[in-house]
Amino acid sequence: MSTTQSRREQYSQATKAALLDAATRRFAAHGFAKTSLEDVAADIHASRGAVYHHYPSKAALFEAVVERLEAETMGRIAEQTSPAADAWEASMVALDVFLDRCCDPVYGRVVWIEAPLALGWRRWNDLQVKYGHGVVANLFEGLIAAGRLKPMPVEPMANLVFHLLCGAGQALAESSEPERPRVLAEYKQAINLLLDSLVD
Amino acid sequence: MSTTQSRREQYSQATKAALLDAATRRFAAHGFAKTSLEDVAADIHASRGAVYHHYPSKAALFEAVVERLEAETMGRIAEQTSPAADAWEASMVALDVFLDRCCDPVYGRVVWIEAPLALGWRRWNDLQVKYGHGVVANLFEGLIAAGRLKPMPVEPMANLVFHLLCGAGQALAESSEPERPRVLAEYKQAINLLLDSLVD
DNA sequence: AAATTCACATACGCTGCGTATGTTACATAC
DNA sequence: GTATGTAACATACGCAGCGTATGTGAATTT
Repeated sequence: MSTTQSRREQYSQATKAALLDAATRRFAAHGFAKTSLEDVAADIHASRGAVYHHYPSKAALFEAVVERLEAETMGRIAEQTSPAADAWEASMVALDVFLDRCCDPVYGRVVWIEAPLALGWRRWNDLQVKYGHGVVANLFEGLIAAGRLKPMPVEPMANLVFHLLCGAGQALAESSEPERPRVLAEYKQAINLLLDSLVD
Repeated sequence: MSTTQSRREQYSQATKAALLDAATRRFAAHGFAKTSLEDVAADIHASRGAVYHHYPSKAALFEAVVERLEAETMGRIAEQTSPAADAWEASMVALDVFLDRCCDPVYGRVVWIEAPLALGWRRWNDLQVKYGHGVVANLFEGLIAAGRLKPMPVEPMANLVFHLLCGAGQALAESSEPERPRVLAEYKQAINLLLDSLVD
């Protein structure tokens, strides 16, 4: 580590980071299609050439944005669930963190609405397997191993629950501020009702 | 009805229909983004001008394609469920028809993969409320009224189940041809497991 | 201090959408 | 049956935006 960075390297990394920030804001605010690299570059007082120097394509830049957002979500889940050793507790905490995160307009818009368009379904699915879907599947396997859930085919069930959570997250994000607590309570009740049948 | 059509009107409608067919094939085969109106027009031995005469935009043409596919799905559900008067039976049949329909590569690809991307989330959601989500909510209300389900907040539950079905639909649409029957079976099992907890 | 590298900027070509403007077959009016 | 209108297209154009090819000057190396 600490490879003494030359002045140029520092500048380069700074503009790359600024580029990522600007792209995140643009993509979240206007979506992938209606965001031009020209505008992103302009936000940084740079040119499109700078963008293409750091990222091979518009899609690649977008993917970098998604990866960072997902990584932060994973981080939050990790730091919140580490104290709770119990598998069921951890799952519930992870659920809460996830729903909370989906309420963030940047994360919700970029990852759940724009990402499939920008990356194509295949690539998007790969990312979801890596992050969201993968987490759900792991939790399920943990719960089954701990004997808390009935044995079941994990793959499709995790996918179903995953999409179910997406629906809840979207509904939360779209609900108005004052009634959000009520909506959250309703959805938690509904989710618990649905998941009840899985408990052994 | 039977407003005697002039020769010109017949031709016009014929080309419009042909346009819709060609667009359906192209969108299903190559997706929205990678389908150019030039190609669609060429399939019909017409020009892009013809497309823009009948449809105001590429998105509008795509939406027409989606509407027709959705309408056919609704029709199939309607004709299959009419004999079965029982609410629960009807719901199960509707579920089967829906999942089966999602296995159709054209319907699956266009409606569940391309539509959200092409139309944007807002417009796509409107369509789903009109077709998918609305149907689910109606079925739920019928089931609760018939005393087959526990009382529950219909709105969030219907939304969750709808998204759950979206997940199944996407998974089916994306699965490879040979393994599709297995995937279908797995998802049916998983869905039944999840819905079990709702039965009174 | 000469050479080289690298982080960008500039310039260009291309695709593809939307629009503006013909053009021709057909319908209607007289 | 001829003139006039109109609807269904075709043709031509402008323009945005991506990707690429080619500078350019400052930082680093030799």
